[in-house]
Amino acid sequence: MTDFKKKLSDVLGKSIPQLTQEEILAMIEIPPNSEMGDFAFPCFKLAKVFRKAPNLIAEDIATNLHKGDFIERVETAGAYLNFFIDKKHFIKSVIGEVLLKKETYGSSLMGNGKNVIVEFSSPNIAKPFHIGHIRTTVIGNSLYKIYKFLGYNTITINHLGDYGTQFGKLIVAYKKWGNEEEVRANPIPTLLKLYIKFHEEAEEKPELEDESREWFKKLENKDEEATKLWGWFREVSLDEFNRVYNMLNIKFDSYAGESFYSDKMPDAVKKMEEANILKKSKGADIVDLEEFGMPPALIRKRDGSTLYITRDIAAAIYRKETYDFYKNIYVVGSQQNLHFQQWKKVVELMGYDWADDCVHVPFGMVSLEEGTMSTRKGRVVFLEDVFNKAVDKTKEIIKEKSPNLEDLDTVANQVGIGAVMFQELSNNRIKDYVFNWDKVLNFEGETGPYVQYTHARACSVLRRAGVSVEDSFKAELLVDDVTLEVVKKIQQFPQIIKDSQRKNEPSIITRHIIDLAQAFNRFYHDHPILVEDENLKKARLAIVFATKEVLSIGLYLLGIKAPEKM
RNA sequence: GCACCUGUAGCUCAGUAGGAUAGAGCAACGGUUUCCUAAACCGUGUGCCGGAGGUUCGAAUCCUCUCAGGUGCGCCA
Repeated sequence: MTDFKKKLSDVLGKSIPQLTQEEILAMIEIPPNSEMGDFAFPCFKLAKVFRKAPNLIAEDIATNLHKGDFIERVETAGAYLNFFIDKKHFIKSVIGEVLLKKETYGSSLMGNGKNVIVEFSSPNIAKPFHIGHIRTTVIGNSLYKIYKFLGYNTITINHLGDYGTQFGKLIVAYKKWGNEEEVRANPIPTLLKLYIKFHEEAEEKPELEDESREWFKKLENKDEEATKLWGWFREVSLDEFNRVYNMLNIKFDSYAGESFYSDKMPDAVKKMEEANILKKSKGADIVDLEEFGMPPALIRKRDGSTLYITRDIAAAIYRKETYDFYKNIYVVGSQQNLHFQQWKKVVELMGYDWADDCVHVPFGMVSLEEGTMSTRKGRVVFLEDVFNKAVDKTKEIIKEKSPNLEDLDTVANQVGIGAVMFQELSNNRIKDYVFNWDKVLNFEGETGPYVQYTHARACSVLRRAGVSVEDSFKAELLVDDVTLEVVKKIQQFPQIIKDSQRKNEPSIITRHIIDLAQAFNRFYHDHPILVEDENLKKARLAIVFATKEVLSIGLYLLGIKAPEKM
C-alpha cells in the first residue's frame, strides 16, 4: 500500500529543506472534515524559520510545490495547506492491498519474534469467577492477539491466586464443616460458603485465625494432608474456570500461579540481601522506598513468611530466566498501582536492568448498582450467568429476526458472548464502571452485534454476488464521498493496530471497527451492490470484501468471532 | 493526611505525543422496507470540555492552584 503521508512528506521536504523528513511527517495531520482535504500541513511553526506570516508561507509553498501524480490539488486555508490526493490512486492502493493480504492485512513483522509475556485473568482459587474478572480476562486476551499479530512471540500466563493464608482458612473450614460430596457436586459455591462461614465464626473465636495460619504453614512445609486438600480445591476450581475460558475461547500457555513460586522465594530474598536493600523494621524485612516517595515494601513478615510482592518479584526473575522477555505485561486492576510501582522499584534496586521492560496495564473497577462487589456478602454477579443471559437473549432475537438460521446455538453463542466482550473492550481501560444488565444486553448502536451484523451482511452480499472479487476493479467508479469514507477507515486500520499496541489499549480497535461498520452501513444503504453493470458491481464488491476482511480481523484481535450469517 | 486515577451533551462515552466549526451511541421525536439481512439507514438539539489562573500564534489536550468522585497507603492478595 502506498504510504501517502510519507510521499507527501517527501514532496514537502523539497519545498522546506529547513526541516527534517521526520519533523515534516510529524506535522502532517488529517483535517477535521474531508471537504477541507485529505491531509493538512499547518505552517504556523514555519513563521520563525522564514520570518514571514504563516498564511503567506502556505501560499508560497502551494504555488511552488512540485506535486507528484498522487496529489490531485492543493488549497490553502489561512496558515493551512490542504492536500487532496488522487482518489482513484488512493482507492486502488488501499483496497488492492487488502485483496492481496486478506486476513493478514494490518499484520506486521515489527515484533521480530521477540518474547512478550501477557499475564492476565488470574482468578483466586475457591472463589467465584465474577464480573470483576471480566476486564483483565478480555483485555489480556486481546493484547495477546494484538502483539501476536504484530509479530511478537506471545506467552500467556494465568497467575492463579492459589496460595496464601486464605488456604489455611479454607482447610480449617472444610475440616470443621465441609464434606467431600458437597464440594464435588458444587465446588465453588460450597467452598465459598465455607470461606464465609470461617469469617463469621472467626469473629467470635479468633483462635480460628491461628489455626488457619498453622495450616498454611503446614502447606508450605509440604504436609501431606494439607497439600492434598489444597491440590483438590485447586483442581475443582480450575475446572469451573475452564468452563468460562472455553466459552470465551481463551487458552493459557501457563497456569503457574502464586504457589508455583513458593520454592523460589528464598532465592529472591537472598538476592535482595546481596543487593543490600533489605532493612529490619518492626520485626519485618522491608525495602525502604522513602527517597522515591513511596511507602516501604514489605518483603518478609515478622514470622519469616513472605508476601505478595515477594512472590511477584520471584515470579519476574523466574520469567526473565525462563522466557528472556522483551516485555512482561501485567493486566491487573488499578487498585494495585502502588504495589506495581513498589515492585518495579525493588526489582530495579536489585540491579536488574529489565525492570523497565515490565509494564503494569491497569484498568478501572467494576461495581454493582448496589455498591462494590463483595463475595463475602454474596453481592456478586457471576460471569457465567452474564454470558448465559446474553446468549439466551440472542436466541430470542434470532428466532424473531432470522427464524431460518441454521446452527442457531453456535451463532447465538458467538453473538451473545461477543456482545459482552465487545462492551468490555469499548471504553478506555482506566474508566470505572457500574455493571448494568440493560446495557450489556443492548445489541443496538455501538455494540458487538452491530459490527458482527455488518460483517454478516457483507458476507451475504459476497455469497450472492456470483463472481469472485478481483483487484482489476475500476477504482474510478468508487470516488464518491460515502465510499471514500469506507476506504479511509480501511486505510487507517494498520496504524490503529499499532496504536492499540503502543498504548496497550484494545478499545482503539473497538472504536475503529465501529466507525468502519458505520461507514459501510451508509455505503450499503446508499449504493446497491449487486447491479447489472458488471464493472460497477465488481468495483463495489471489492469494497464489500475489504470491509468484511477488516471487520473480521478487528473482531479477531478483540477475541470475538465473526459469524457469516446471523 | 499523603499518593495515583477520573471529571466532555439528560445518560454512557470518543477525542488528551497542542491545531481549523468539540464528536458518537443510548434515550426522545419524526421519516425510510415491491430493493443485496430494518441487529440497518436518514433527520430534529443539547455543551461555561468541573472551576480559576498561566504557557502558546493556537489549549478539552501542557503547567500551577482548586473543587468533586474513585482507588491505594507495614505484616491480606
